[in-house]
Amino acid sequence: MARKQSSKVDIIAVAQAAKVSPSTVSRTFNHPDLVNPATRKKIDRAVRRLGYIRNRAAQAMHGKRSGTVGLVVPTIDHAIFAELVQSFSETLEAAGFTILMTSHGYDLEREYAVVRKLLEHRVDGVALIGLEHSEETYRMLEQQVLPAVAIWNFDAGSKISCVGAQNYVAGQMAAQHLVDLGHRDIGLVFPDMGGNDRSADRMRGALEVFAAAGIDIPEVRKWVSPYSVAQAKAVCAKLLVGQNRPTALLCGNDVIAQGCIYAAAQTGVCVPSELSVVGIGDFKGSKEMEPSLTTVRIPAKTIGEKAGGLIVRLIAGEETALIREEFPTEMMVRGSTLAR
Amino acid sequence: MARKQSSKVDIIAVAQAAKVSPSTVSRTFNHPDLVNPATRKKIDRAVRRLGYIRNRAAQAMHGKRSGTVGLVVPTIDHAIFAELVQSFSETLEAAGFTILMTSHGYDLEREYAVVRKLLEHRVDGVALIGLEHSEETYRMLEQQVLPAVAIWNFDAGSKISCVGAQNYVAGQMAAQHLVDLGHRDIGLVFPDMGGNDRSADRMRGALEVFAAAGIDIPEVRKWVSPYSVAQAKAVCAKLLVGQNRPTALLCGNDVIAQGCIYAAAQTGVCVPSELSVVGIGDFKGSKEMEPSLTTVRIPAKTIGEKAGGLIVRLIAGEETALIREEFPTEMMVRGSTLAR
DNA sequence: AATAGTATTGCAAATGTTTTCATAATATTA
DNA sequence: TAATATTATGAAAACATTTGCAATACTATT
Repeated sequence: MARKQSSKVDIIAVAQAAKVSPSTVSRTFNHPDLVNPATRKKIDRAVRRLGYIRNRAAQAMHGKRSGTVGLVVPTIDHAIFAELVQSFSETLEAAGFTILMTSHGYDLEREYAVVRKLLEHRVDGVALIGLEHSEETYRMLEQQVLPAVAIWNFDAGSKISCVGAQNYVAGQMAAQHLVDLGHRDIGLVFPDMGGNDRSADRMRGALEVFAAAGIDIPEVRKWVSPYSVAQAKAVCAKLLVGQNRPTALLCGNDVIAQGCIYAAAQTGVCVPSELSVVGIGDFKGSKEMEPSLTTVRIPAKTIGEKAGGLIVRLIAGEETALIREEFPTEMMVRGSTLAR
Repeated sequence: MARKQSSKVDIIAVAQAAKVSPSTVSRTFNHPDLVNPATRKKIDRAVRRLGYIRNRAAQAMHGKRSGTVGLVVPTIDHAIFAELVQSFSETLEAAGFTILMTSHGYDLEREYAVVRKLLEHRVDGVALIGLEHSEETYRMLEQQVLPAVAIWNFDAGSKISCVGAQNYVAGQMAAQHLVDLGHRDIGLVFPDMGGNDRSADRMRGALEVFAAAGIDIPEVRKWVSPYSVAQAKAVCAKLLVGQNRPTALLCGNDVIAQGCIYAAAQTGVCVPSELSVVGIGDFKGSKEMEPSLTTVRIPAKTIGEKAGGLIVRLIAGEETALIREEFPTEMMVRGSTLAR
């Protein structure tokens, strides 16, 4: 049994082997209650014997769902989206979907191309990170009337459904925390903003709070670092040498904050007594590091789950309007910050 | 232009709009050189005006490639496979493929189910992590004569193509390093081995080296920790209290090692002077932490790239035999270990 | 100007499945 | 026991494409 049978094990072969019509075989898969248990058993045996595997491509041609959901992320590389992606895909897999995942490396042109490719594959829905996408991408999504949800950011004026947190508020919280602790000479270490509305929003929130508190952040206190512990550490190491250094650092995300803390350790600057560091994100491991990282929690796991649930409902047609779900951020005060 | 046109923008609609036959439209996409440039332009315009997007599902029915490659990972959650997955998918996306990604949470039963689902989607090839898979999974792959490659592990006797490193050797290297430094009282912190041949191989390699050096690792020195900084830290914190603690820790991977180092910092045990810690993997950030982590490098990025390249060649039929590519591991001696 | 060759295009069959409708077989009811 | 309802099955059309073949139009050659 189960001989190597590369070619031509289609529904017709199964039908012949079981001595029934292809229709009946199809029904056994899609509406088992409509077929006689005895027949079903015959068919099951044939399926097993021939090693038949249904062809979703052919099914998808009948207006049936393809059973796939597209997920577009900037990068898979680092911790930032790992938790989110994991819980999102778990939710969808539990609902019987498979994920078509693509990345675009923060390039909105490439994003358009990959979304287009997902549509070619007739995904039943698509999830994107963030709300900053090209006009073309939005237009295409709208034109195809495809369930689409933006994950990670919440924006009351979003063009498509979104589930996430307000990065703007996260930025405010982090800044407020530092202000409350009495810091006035503060350095900012953020990733490049191109194609990345999350960072831009965070920075904006932070700057507003500082301005309101009468704190000016001069350009020399603004540093750019990629999403990488290594590079953040290198950038920050430069920033810390010499006498003229800030008393606190507000980092665009936890990865950068981690890099900064390591840079401080390397330079011999003590966190938090000599330098406070606050991150944004509350990634896995941020709590465990030494000193543990003070950061603004963005509930990635919850967001992933809820986004998964929403897209399932959208695909099922249970939800039809534009839905926006907000999840609050939370200040996690831990060991890396101290009153000055 | 580009009005909302949810239904029925198929190749026929385009053909009508461009006043040609569907065949010609199809050819414009698949064999552009066979159609008159003028006609092609007409068709292009129609495609753009209607917002037509090709249906890969329908293409796939004609024995054409589906343009997707399945990737099966135990989990997306943590750093372990992030780098690998990233470079693998970049390579494949560059070759025009889209990745269908699924995870199974180290459950080989679920792995069978997800691989089956990938086959239903008629992926052109499939990549799995590691070489430990159920008989059923192997049988199904063989039966469908589908290009398949196992990533991460190298094994000269593998049933399917593989590209990776020898985890066994990695375990040996880490152990040998500790032996060379003069450690004899060594603790092991490894993840659970179920469905995880990587860890099992590493542990085996390590134990052999210790045995050869006449070092016995009693059961009380063997600890199990999940793949998580938080849990590793908790486990290790218990291990470190009291007088009777080992002089060195060999960890099953860098995430666990990181947890252990944090646990030591928390407990006030100084790494490396009081406790040496060695990891396996050399994940992103391992080098940057303080103290920087001594570990065995497994070249994830290279492995991902090469695996991607191999599967492309396999799909193209350029490669037909079973291919095995080995990438050597390398001992990265850094700050977390010291001679005793 | 006639012929052969080549470049374009359309027709129709094929791909693997689902689904509607019709039919046959069986069970239920009066 | 006949009439009706129910259950189980098959035939054929439909889905959105691709492609082999044939037909047509154009170009180059003599």
